[in-house]
Amino acid sequence: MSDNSPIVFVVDDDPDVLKGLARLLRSAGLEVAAFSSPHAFLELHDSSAPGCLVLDLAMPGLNGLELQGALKAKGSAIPIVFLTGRGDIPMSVQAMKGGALDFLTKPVNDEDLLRAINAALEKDRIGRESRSELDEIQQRLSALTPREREVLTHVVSGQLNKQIANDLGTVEKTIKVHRARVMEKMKVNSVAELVRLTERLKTIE
Amino acid sequence: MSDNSPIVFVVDDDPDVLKGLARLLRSAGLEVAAFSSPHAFLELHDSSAPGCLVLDLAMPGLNGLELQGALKAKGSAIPIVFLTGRGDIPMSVQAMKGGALDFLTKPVNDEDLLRAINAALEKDRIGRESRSELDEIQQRLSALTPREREVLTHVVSGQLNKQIANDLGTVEKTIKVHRARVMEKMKVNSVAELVRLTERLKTIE
DNA sequence: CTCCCTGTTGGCCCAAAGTCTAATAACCCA
DNA sequence: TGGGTTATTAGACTTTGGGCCAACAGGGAG
Repeated sequence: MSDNSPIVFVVDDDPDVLKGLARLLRSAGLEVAAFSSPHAFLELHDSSAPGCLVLDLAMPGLNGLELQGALKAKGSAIPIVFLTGRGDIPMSVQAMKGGALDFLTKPVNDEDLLRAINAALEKDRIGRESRSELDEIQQRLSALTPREREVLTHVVSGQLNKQIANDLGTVEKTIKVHRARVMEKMKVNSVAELVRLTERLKTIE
Repeated sequence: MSDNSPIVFVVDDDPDVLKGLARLLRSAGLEVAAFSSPHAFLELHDSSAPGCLVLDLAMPGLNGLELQGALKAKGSAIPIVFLTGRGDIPMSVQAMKGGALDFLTKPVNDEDLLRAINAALEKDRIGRESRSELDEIQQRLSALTPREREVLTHVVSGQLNKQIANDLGTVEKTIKVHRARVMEKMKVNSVAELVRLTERLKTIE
């Protein structure tokens, strides 16, 4: 699929700043994609590609905070490092509340920026791993029939086959069959593992 | 024990500001405890009391960020709303990274402040509930003997009594006894519930 | 109309887990 | 030294869960 080396996306409307940032990051061994317009980035960005975003706050058309909101609305979880010269405290607070990883002010110390970017890339990697595990679980879950899903919820709540049968208006034998299919489709060998999978899904909702 | 109405702790070295804030919050129906020195608050603060903290940033002796750090080191999870007239962006970012709920600038809009405080109190309530549940689980866990704890970990990993016995160098019958005691002491009726409890503990570590 | 999926049920057998009573041994504390 | 905790094991019995084979009914797709 996509190559797995992360890309640092840089969005800044000042071409000189953009060029300077790109040079700095490339010299630090990072792969960089530079955008001079937030719209250009927003449209081209593939949220499945690993990386992070270095974002100027004040830009024409769509400012940094709006882009942050647009990305979130789009379902992208890319970690954002803000980098700005003209921000104020309320903006920085809004950005951080919105999940930004850091909020740096220009002129920025090179080491601070690189440290923030590396932290963002690490966060992206972790989040990506976690999401792919959750996707895998979701996929297994979607292979269940409606009845099997019902049985699943009763099983992970700790009920006996007998009780489940009673609740669902059927007999124990039937529940056993559904239950076996659930275990098979979810690829687990024990109720313990099954509960762990379902608990994993709850942590994000 | 402690009465359960939350208290808004206000710390500001300016007596006039302190008085004004206290009046505002009291008129909004909140219980207020005012401190003119961060040290005074730090020493008197009981982290088991429900409430939140409204904190000035610039104070002599111990500034807001340092107090935030000291509270965290002390194990207090009280939500903090910063309120300051002389802060800068790096400070606000540090505060937010440190877990502050909000970071407001003076002069502050009364409604903004009250909204932030109410959010902080709500967060405190939620966190308090969650922590007391975790404490309860920890307490049950501490009632287990070392051997029972060993058996517990094997059980929640989905192993059979037979396998556990083999791992621990004993026989299935012994495991059954330990297992029954674990279920009793943890106050659960099924492996599913047991797994849920142990997973709950992992989410915070 | 036939095939596949879904949901259902039965019988048979075995494995695993839970219950109850009872006993033994090591250990620490008073 | 006597008592409590912990860890161990035994026997006997019941309940629950899982595996295998087989069967039937309803509904949707080709």
